[in-house]
Amino acid sequence: MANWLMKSEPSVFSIDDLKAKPKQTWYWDGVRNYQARNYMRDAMKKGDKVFFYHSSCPQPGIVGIARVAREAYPDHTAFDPQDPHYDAKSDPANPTWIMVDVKCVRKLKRTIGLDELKAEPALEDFVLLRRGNRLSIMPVSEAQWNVVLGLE
DNA sequence: GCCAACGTTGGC
DNA sequence: GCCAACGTTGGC
Repeated sequence: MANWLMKSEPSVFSIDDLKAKPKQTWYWDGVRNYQARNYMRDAMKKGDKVFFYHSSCPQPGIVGIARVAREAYPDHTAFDPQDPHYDAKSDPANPTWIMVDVKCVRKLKRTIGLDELKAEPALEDFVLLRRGNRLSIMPVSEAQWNVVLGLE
């Protein structure tokens, strides 16, 4: 069983948006980066734990916990010319882009801010904090997972 | 709005 | 295959 962190801009899709969906479950669409896709396609398993991270907002940080509710399947938004993530090169018969479903487990009692994560020595090797990191989906070790929950 | 970092594109 | 130009991410 693996742990993950998934970034989302709350103005587009927030932890509260996820909670408001039926069964607090929704699909994670719009990933258009190969490394992030490969994590979803090759390594993410149903039941894996996920930190929900808010980016590009007043307080960037980890805001909640979710679980993978369905493993990788085609991202239909890639075939929709009206969708901001439309990709004309993705062939419906052999989709380039995939998504998973995530289910909200709970919101954290408070946002664990990026500044706080950076200040924690035990998170030195956290992929999120790596210089220049732009991945929207990344692995989190069990130790790192527990350190974050400890901060909460 | 700025800008560092990095991925992608496309000419050669 | 190289690499400059360009686009995107995301913190500040």
